[in-house]
Amino acid sequence: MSESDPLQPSANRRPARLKDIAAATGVDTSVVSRILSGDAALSVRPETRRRVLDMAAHLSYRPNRAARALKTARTMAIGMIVPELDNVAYAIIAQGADRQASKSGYALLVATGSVRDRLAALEGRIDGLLVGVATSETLQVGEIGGDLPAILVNRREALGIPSVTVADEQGAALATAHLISLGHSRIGHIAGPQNADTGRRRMQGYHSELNTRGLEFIPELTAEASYDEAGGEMGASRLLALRPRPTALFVANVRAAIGAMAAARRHGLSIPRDISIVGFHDAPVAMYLDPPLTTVRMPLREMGGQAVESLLGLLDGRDVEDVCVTAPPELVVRASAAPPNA
Amino acid sequence: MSESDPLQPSANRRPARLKDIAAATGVDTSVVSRILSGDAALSVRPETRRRVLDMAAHLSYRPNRAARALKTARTMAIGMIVPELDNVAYAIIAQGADRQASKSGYALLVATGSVRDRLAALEGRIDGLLVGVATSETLQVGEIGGDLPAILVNRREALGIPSVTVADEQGAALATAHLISLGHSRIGHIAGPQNADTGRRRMQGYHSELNTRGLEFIPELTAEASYDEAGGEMGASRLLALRPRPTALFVANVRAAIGAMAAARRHGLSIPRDISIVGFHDAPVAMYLDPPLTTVRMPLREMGGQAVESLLGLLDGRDVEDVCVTAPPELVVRASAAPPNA
DNA sequence: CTGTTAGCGCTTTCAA
DNA sequence: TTGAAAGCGCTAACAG
Repeated sequence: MSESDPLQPSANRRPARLKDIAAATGVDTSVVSRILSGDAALSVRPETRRRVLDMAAHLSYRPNRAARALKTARTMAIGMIVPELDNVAYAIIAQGADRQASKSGYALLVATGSVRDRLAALEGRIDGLLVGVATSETLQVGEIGGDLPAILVNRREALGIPSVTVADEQGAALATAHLISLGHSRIGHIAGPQNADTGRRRMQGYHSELNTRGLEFIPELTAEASYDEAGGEMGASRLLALRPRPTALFVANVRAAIGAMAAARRHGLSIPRDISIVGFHDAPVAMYLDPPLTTVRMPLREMGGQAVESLLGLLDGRDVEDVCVTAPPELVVRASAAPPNA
Repeated sequence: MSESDPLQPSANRRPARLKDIAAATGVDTSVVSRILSGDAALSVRPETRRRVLDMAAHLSYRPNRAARALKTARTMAIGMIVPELDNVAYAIIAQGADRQASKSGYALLVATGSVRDRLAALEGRIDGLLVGVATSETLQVGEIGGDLPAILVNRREALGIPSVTVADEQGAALATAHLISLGHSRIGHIAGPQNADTGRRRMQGYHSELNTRGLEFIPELTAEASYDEAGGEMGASRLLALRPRPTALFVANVRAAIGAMAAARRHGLSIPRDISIVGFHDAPVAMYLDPPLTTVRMPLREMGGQAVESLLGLLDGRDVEDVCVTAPPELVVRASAAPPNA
């Protein structure tokens, strides 16, 4: 009477262990283990294998993750730290990462906040880390993850940590080129934080495209801003107060672009008649703005997938290089940019 | 020469174990364990404690989570499944949950997607689950988490799983009352999916406020829509085609409200002159829309915190009731709602 | 005040 | 083709 029938699975009994399957089938736990984990090098009578498999299913056996992790020193999970949850860009990156991780049998655990804070919570639960914070708290190599293998996502820093990025310069150049083709020559740039790699690279792309097309880069036409509506609003307010006023604005982020549009309205400017605006990254909301926002779409999902691949490389002890996802940025033309009115 | 000095911590050596501290201090592992985990019932010479603590710090000891989890059968982590990452509401709920979890020494692990999919990844890594999917795939009690204690967040279902919600009816009533006070009597409602608890409860609040104020509930003035821009756009298009046209719209979600605003514009209607719009939930973007969107702010952070509290109650074996967070909804008046023009 | 001991559930070498 | 045995790092009951 000490135990109820161990062959009957039941909602509220302790989960089945390897040992239970062994007992129920008369096969040793070590063999059961090898059968269930699909050990190819194992030769076992087909009938034995069947019996074990059936019993495992019948008892709805789930391997105990803690025990396995203790034994193998692997958690089969990877962590990802992003600055904020409600950000389309990171949501898409995470999607790509998640899919790639699943493919390799890894779980992706997402956490928000600063690396320093979140690391404590994640430590010991993951085998490696994707660091997706774009604006840099200054990160020291050691500080980043103890000895946790890590990949920088969407940013590059001289930390000895491999990075995976997209072609921000190229994307920014594309946006700028669009504006130039439309006939604009006085084009402002609401840049992202310049302590962030992404902010710098987008600025760079803007700058070099201007030069390529024979236009002068004018620092005054440039405003550094945070990647949110408030930042875009402030940045645009400054640039729109300039005389002569820029006829177009390339904004380094969708949220900031929304802020910039608000600023334009407050200045009594009509978009795109008086001022053209192009955003960076695409988001569903862009299509529903007034006017719908022209943006450039970056291969973010691919970046997430590549980041996981790089990390798994690191875990396998391979050397991993910085990689820049090659899928080309794509201009999504909507209605917020038009030729300047002469 | 088999090992380098175990007293020197070094970047790339295997992490220190309890055993190492024991060896280095001449104190038994069991005592070290009790000292480091702050066992109150332990009496130990202050000097011994110091020595152990110092050595632990010196070797930068981090307890092995897998071993601890195996031993204690506790992971000290809780999971949260949300339908999508880029959603302010869930971002805020998660923030509240995270904070409360940390307070109790738990880590919060966030995953996106369907419960069924994500559960496999989370299983064995968490002690309990916060289920924050608002639109219901039909969920069976057993299906939800094996025997994992779970709390439903932001939705109520007859599943035998305790829920934590906010006063959606009250919030919806507040929005509706605002419109009525402004003088509107023909008020449409773009509702959320009616297979989702939140959608139903907001509809309910709209309905009953209408009745309370002596206004008739007219089903035709109601459109069911998904919680995104496209849904809001379509719902609003339908309602705005009605004759006589509603003079105001209460939209069950910010994203849908943005879509509704776009629809109004496409119909050549000016907001709020021709049509007033009130959204549900607040988001930074609301302030930067044209016109800035009036919304009702719900106590989402509190809901997240309460959800964790309820879950921890479950983990402690306590009985847990459904709870509705009492902090009152708050009307955030901006410019998208005004008196109807007679 | 401190140490001994057993064992959590699993994987893996080695032997039969 | 299968089994025995050891041990991952930790905690907790019990003994001294």
